[in-house]
Amino acid sequence: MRFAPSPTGALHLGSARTALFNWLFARSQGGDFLVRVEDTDRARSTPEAVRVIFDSLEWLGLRGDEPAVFQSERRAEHARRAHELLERGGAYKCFATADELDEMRRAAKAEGRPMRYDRRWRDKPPKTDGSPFAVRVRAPLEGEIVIRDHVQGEVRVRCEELDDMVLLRADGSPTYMLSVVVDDHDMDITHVIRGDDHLTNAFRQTLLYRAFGWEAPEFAHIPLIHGADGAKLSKRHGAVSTLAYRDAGILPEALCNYLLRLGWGKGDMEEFSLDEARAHFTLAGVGRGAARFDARKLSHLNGYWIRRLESADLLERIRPRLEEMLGGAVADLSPVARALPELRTRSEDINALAASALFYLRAPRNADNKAAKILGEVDSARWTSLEKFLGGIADADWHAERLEIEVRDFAERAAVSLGSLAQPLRAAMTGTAVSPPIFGVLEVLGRDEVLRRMGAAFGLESAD
RNA sequence: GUCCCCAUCGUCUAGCGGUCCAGGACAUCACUCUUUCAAGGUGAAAACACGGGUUCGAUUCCCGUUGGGGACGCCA
Repeated sequence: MRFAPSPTGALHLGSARTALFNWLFARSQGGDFLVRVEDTDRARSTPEAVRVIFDSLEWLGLRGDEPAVFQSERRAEHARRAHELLERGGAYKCFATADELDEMRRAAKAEGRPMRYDRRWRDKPPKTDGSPFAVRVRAPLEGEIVIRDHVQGEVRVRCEELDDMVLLRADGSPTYMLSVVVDDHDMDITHVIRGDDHLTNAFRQTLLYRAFGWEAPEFAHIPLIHGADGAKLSKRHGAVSTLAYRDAGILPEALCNYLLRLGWGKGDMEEFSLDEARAHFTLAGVGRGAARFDARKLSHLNGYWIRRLESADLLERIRPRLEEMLGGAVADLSPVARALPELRTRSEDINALAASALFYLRAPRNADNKAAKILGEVDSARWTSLEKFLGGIADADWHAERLEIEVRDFAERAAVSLGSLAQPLRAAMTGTAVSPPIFGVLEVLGRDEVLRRMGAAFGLESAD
């Protein structure tokens, strides 16, 4: 198996899914998962993009079994193979100029035909005056190419639909079509799983395999991911880069889970860890139609994984984000650790989770609109007596269960609702009107801190 | 335009001739739990694109229509 992205920008979600399927298939079959960077387009390929690909795969947990191959480093080999073919008559020199090709394109368009090279140099003796030439494959003129695709089934196309594609450009550089075939052959690739948009390339490539006298690999063309409007997923649908999801607080577990279930199904199962996916994955489960990307389901799955992760693991994942917000290393994360069970059911991404945990580590500096309003309606005499009351609670009784009993009791004696005490407390402790159950919050914060925040409550600036 | 692919609830899907007045999940709406917000639980609404065949019987097989998508580079 191989995953062969071209480093021309961010790693697209569709590519991430292709990588995932390749990885899963390799793992389920006991094969190797190789990464090959298709950087033959020196103009568009950048080192940063290569970095992004590796970072993305690393983050997703899809590591290659061998060091990545850079296609650009194999250019000489690709050219050698093309010249070999040229000598054997499987390819020929084409001296058509760019202008001539443009003319063909124009004519084709005018007649409503797809652009096909007219093979004008196929049977002509090559020029010997040193003019630049491209090398084209001598493709069969008739018959048909049949592909038994593991996802799409049997697909056939008549040879008339194909033309003599370029193997080596006029400057001697190998084209994608040549490089892919030579590399897949040399790397002993047995299965090619890639996006549906390559289906037509599969015909051209099998043709090339045939010209070389090699056996073509098995193909599986998986449907593309579409945006909500049904068109191929692109920037205008929102974030399309894998790392953008990482930065948005999505867990790799969730993204893999989502990408797997998008266009693939296994009975009624919805949640899959990478391990479970590996155990269940089959190409037969891959659907044939394109699937639309649904950010809300991703979000739901992310919440699911936030709830499922080991506490220690989850804590480490939000640590960097907490430190960023606090502007420095956090020595003691234990308040957050204690609150984690309550916290984790309330966020669908880990950025929000970290933000919601902040008040456990630092007193609120201001109150949002709702909290300010709640605080504004507090009877200060009662507030003071509640403060005194809480201050009198013994250390041994300072835990959520006991505090709830005590405060309920206090409310009853004062003949007020529990909410009229709980909400102001929440506002004072967190600066917001929404948080985990307040008595748990009080417990984790500790009496001293609670009293401190109660005292500072009316000094909080209103900010939203 | 040409070639190719696809077609089950709004979305992702299960279904591989009778088990389907079509199952699950997200989203939606109720109810429940509840000091807030979630999560959880219970329930509701929601689909086999259409037309022909084949068959005792089609969501499932075949053909056509319609609709959607992809590919048509000396890019990858």
